[in-house]
Amino acid sequence: MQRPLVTVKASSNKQAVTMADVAAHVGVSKMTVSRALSRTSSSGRKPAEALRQRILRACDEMGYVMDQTARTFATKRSGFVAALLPTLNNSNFSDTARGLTAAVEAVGLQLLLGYTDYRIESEERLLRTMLARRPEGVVVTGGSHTAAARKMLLTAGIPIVETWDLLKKPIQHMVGFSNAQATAGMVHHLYARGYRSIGFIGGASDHDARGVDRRNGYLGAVQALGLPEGRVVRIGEAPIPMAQGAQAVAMLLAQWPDTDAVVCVSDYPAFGALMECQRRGWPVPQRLAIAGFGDFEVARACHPGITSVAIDCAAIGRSAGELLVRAIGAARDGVTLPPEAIEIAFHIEQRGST
Amino acid sequence: MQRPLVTVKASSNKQAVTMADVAAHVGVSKMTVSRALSRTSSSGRKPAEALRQRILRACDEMGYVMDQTARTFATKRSGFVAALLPTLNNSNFSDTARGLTAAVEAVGLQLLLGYTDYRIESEERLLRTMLARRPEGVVVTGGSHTAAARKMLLTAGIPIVETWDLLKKPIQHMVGFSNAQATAGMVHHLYARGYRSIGFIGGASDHDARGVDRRNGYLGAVQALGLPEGRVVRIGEAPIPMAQGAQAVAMLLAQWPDTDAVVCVSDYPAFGALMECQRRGWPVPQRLAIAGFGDFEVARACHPGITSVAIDCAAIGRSAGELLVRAIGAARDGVTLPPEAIEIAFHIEQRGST
DNA sequence: AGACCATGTGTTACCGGTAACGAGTATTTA
DNA sequence: TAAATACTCGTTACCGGTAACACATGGTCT
Repeated sequence: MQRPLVTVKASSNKQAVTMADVAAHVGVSKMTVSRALSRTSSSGRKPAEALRQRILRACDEMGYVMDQTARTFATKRSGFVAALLPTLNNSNFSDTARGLTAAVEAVGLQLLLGYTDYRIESEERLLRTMLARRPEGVVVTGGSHTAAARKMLLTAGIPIVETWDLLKKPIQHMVGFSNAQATAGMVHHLYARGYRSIGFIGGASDHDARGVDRRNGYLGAVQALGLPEGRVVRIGEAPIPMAQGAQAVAMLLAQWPDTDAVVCVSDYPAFGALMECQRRGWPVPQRLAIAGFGDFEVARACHPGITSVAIDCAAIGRSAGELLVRAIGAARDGVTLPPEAIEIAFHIEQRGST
Repeated sequence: MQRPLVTVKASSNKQAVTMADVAAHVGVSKMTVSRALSRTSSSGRKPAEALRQRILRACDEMGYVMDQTARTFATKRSGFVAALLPTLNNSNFSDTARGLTAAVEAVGLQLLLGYTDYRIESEERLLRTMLARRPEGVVVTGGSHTAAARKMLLTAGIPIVETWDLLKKPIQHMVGFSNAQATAGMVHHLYARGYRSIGFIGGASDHDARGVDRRNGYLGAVQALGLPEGRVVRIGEAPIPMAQGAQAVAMLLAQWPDTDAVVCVSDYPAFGALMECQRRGWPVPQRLAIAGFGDFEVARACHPGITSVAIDCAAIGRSAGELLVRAIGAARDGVTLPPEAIEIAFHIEQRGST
């Protein structure tokens, strides 16, 4: 028998095996199969253990996987939460995603990840498509949203958590830390170690709200300490690549040659700056001290290590996830939890670069 | 009237306004509203323009938003594809994700991302939950799956693309390159530059199939060239951290002091090795040449730069996405496309470390 | 012993859309 | 002029699960 290369399936969209098939195979009703599979059967008890095992075995044999779509439709519970992060390629945010995943999977929820590329317009677009799928909760990064996005979040009628920041006017819940305060802390740390002419390397645009907060934290601390002001190099777009950190440090020292330390908006440009110093034969930290933000792997691994602000990113995810889970659980019981604000600790990891 | 802080909503799960409500309000049938709203109504034409405008206006006035869940359920089209990657925190895979996103969003599909932590058991678990939501296509990384996962993929009845590898027996479609061949190419490159005692640093376990392929590529090339064999350091689990690259290079040179070059399974341990050499005062590449894999940002930015295998990861995502889109389009017409295999180019990026 | 309860299972009626078919007009064709 | 065609719109029957209730046991309490 010859097989055509391109097969036309007459009845293509027919699902292989459905719950009714399993029920018929075992000799029980659909409802019993449903109860055997659902973790919290609100209508009736679970089937007897022996029968339940038979049903589970049959599902396995027949390769049955429940149609989540139908379940969602019937229960009005999608069983997933949406999480919007600026980027995936960043250990900080991926650690947060990891923490989130762990927290929500513990109660059988699924995480739907999206990345915004640090753009609130992308966030709005993503949010719209996500909300159409009726998530039971949403985690967003930061408190900077478009007007439309803010309205969607406010009227979605589901729990919302804003992360990676502490906001004056959060939409609902909030889990994070003050980027400004953390960066100011780094400036004070450098001051305590004797540095007196401290520059800053950050992004050229203001799309990255956290980057802006960090710059403001730097500016405030420099002013408060009475140090020379204005030593800010603005270059590139978030996420600022290592190579631009190298460029920036050259620009910084060309314009203000007496600068003795620099705070970078993240460890990536800090690493680029460190490498540039090595290429030019400037000893770090003797000629220039370099500090970063985020405590990325490269900051630990490089030589000398880069002093950095270390955040418990997984804890942000975990706390946000657990908070969301509580709120969703309450919502299922028809209760709305009062807004909560959780502060996540950070510390300065002192290394050879300062 | 006083509002309690914790509100109990009596009838919480009642959707505000449904399509039937809109239909009744306008004085037409549900079907007419459905047709007025659907882009491509396959059953019947669109309503007359005047009526259509009335319906759209009514939707707007009544604040109606269509329940995507119900639509998915009725049409058997979820409108999304699932992509399973080993990890998110890796610019290679996130570039692939980016390419995938671009390709599928171009036709209105959404990407559902999941990460397996390099474990096929996690892949199976993820696949199960993903398939339950009835994606219209699946992209997985590599061809190494559990038996159960393979069965699910084979019987899912939707287009499947395996990426990041070229397999002898793909499940369906395939977009990638030969990790073994690429690594062998690196060994030959080092040989051409005069290195004769070449070691390899890779993972201790065999969970990471691509890592194993790369090691095999190294072994084959060393044997083919008649170079000293057995110089393999196996350490850590994928993704192998930078710090373990540092440990590994020390072990390598302790055991085989005459080693003049090392190929690393990825740029991360390669960078760790480079830093360790700098700490110990071993000049690179004079004392030891170091080669990596993946052409990560750090390999470009560090000093000296690390010679690496550069892959067009975004092209993998883009090609896989476009292939999937074609296959999904065909599937909607009841046609199954014949399996396709797309090879993605790679090249060796020569830098100062070799 | 009869009432009462806890437990295990079946029955029915949906959830909110869409596919398929059909019926009623207006317009074109032979 | 009658028939064929195009265009609109309505009717019916689901999609695959679950909630709510009904029913059938067996055991416990008064």
